[in-house]
Amino acid sequence: MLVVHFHQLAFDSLTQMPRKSTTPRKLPQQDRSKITVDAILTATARILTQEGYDRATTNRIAELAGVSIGSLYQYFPSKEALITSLAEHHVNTMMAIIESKLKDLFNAPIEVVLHELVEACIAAHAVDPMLHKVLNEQVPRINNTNAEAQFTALLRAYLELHRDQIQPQNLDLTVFILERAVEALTHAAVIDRPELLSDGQLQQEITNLLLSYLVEKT
Amino acid sequence: MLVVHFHQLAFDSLTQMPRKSTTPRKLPQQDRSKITVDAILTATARILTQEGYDRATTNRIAELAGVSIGSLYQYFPSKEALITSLAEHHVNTMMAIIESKLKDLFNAPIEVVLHELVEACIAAHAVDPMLHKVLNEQVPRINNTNAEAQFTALLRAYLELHRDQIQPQNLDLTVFILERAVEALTHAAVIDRPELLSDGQLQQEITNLLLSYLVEKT
Amino acid sequence: MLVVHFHQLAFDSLTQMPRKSTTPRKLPQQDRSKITVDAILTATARILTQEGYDRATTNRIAELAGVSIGSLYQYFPSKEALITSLAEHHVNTMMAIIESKLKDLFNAPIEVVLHELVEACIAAHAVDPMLHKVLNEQVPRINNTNAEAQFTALLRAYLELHRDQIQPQNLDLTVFILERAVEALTHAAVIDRPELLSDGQLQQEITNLLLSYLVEKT
Amino acid sequence: MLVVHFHQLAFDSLTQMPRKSTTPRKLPQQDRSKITVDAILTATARILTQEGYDRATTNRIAELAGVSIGSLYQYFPSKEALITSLAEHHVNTMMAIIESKLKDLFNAPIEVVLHELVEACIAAHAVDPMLHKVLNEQVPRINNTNAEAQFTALLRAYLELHRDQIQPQNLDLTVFILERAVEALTHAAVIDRPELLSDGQLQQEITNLLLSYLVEKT
DNA sequence: CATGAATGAGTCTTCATTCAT
DNA sequence: CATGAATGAAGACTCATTCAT
Repeated sequence: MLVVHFHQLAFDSLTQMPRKSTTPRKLPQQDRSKITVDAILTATARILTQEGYDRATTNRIAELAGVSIGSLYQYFPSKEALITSLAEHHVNTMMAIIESKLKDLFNAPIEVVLHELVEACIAAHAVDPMLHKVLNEQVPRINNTNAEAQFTALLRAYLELHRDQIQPQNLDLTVFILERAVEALTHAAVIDRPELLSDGQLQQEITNLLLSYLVEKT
Repeated sequence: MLVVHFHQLAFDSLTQMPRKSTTPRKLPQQDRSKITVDAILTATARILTQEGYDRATTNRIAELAGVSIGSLYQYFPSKEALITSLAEHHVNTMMAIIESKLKDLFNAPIEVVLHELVEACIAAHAVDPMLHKVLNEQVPRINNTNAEAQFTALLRAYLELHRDQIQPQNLDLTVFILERAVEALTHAAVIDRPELLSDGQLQQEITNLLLSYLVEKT
Repeated sequence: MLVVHFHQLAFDSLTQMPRKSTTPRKLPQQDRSKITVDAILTATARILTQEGYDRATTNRIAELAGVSIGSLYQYFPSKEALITSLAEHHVNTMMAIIESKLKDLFNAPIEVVLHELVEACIAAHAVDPMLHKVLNEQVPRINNTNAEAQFTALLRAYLELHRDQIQPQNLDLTVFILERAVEALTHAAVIDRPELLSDGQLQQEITNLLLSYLVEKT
Repeated sequence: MLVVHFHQLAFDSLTQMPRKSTTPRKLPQQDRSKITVDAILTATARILTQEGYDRATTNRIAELAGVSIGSLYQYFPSKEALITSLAEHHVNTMMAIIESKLKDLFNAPIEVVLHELVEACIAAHAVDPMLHKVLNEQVPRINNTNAEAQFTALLRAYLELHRDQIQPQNLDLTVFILERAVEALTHAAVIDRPELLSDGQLQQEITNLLLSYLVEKT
């Protein structure tokens, strides 16, 4: 009960805008503001993915957003804050997908959970692979920490619950390996080998990798 | 015989990076030149790892190298060429380590090879983790391709030779998964959790991951 | 009628320089912008004439214009564009002078036309002799072409109309000689021997040169 | 007598290296030195004409000359001195041609002299038109003065001798006009309209221009 | 608040020239 | 003397950010 409760709370809170230091100067309370902010974020994402990080100057972003450079700085105190905001938004989107897929699986068997996990990760990475890549590379590690930490906690909780069914004993290591492996393989697949994802083969293979590691019968 | 021979030839050639595109402007012929080039590369690595990509301006690099900016451009036609050169140098160093550890293991059993592979990867990443991270993130994908491709070919050849002892049937997928998983986990460990590497636990765990995937007895 | 019409149209259009290639980056829309652009062009001309081409660095120009270097590049995409723009402006000014003096002379007798032509050229060169010299020497031939071509066409049309009154038969050669001679002599006079222009002597002499060539009675 | 004597002396001295401020650091007394100096001058001319003034860096010149940059500075104290030296050399060459053609024409009739003068000028410009153009544009007016002044003096002397056969009375103006007109027309022809020179038409026309001016019978 | 003109520190890069070997 | 490595002032240009309108 408790655990489940904790779980649901946690998952639900994944999408909450975490209170970060580089807060947008102004909460978009009015519609106009919200539209402007969205336009800016959308333009940023577009330039980042289609033209690369170097071309993503604030002036160009403002231009593509159909907004004056002054307005951009009205809503984002600095370029860093803008990028960070976009990154958080993107992470939240991805996490929301993963969350929705993993909801109610806390008591499901390992095979099912892993299968869904891999599927969810692939789906999340499919949202905007290039954006994810660029953000991953250029953003100096501020964000995801929060959302990721919650995810890590959940995964750990799940593994503890099913401890007797898995081989590895050091859960810290196990969580580390699971998380990183799914992320890396999913990301690599989406970016470098999208063709491998068309049929479910690679997905299955990744699932096998994790599954055999967790439940291998040596 | 032939296979082994091929193997050795291949591995030995991993470090021969044919410098084509971004060739250093002038091959250092005198001792003084060599010292200068080394100083520049060393300074570049130092700034990259300790101060970040943004601080790595050519003037600052020259300054830290104790060399005039003119000298820097005497040996590297552009900043990109300099970074590329450093990247190649670093990849070569890492590959040399991996090569030396995997030499003569072409006919060794899977457990041994995987064990050595993981160990070699960790060792390679330990050379200069931050540099590897920065280069991985910022350098627009020119390098490693070559050396990596050879490594991929070798791995594939090994798997083909031992095909009857492994579970996965689609070797393309398998190679993809093995490579990416080791790289990602090793990299992540060295960067984010170096403490996990002190005792051999994580290394063993990664080995287990790969091993159980390859030879699992479901 | 028609000819005269053509003539007037043509002359009127001499000053319309279609700015194509090296277009100013941003057309000044506000008053402030116009002032800035003017200041930059003025400063450029001043430095070019008073300090020479080598001293005409973009930073120095901006400084003398009392404008930041950023503003300079806001309106001119490159140094070349700036110089070109100034050159066009100057050629237009000179051509406007020549045009206004030669207007309505299409049917005038040769003596009058030549007299006015020389006078007009001298007047045009007197606008800013040093600037004309520097631009003539350093600017890689982009400009005048257009305006000059029209002038050439006009001159040729005039000569054709009066063909029976002139000695030379090959109009191509004649036009070439007339144009180059007036330009060269006028330019040389203004630059190297301004004192020769004070009284009308040299002007008269140049006129004689051209006149005797065109209508000589050998 | 006296006049003729003066004339010959003058013409003969046209080719003398005038004692200028920017003297080559070292007079090429030994063969080695002379060869080196020649190689440098030749390379300079080649780069200037074939690649343009911007590409003519001292290092590049030294390289093409097959000489070290240090050696270049052994013989020429500065880039300016090098260019100046080349310019003088070129002017001397051109003047030598003109001189040899005009030799012994001091008492010849005007028609002959003008004809030969134009021919000589065209021949002189044909030596290396591009070099002449580039030097004319870029070199800050140091040189020719000397040689040109002598030529001017000669021309003036000739006109004085034949004063009663020419129309213009102000010899200063006349000399100015003759010199500039031939130079400008010849130069323009060689550079912009070389095709006009193939048959003798343009040459004849230029001669006519000058002739009709000098001897016109209005 | 929106606008966009203006700012200027800071980047990469060149090239004439010097000087140790 | 020749060599060529080294120098560093200086130039063209960018871009995050500010502020007058």
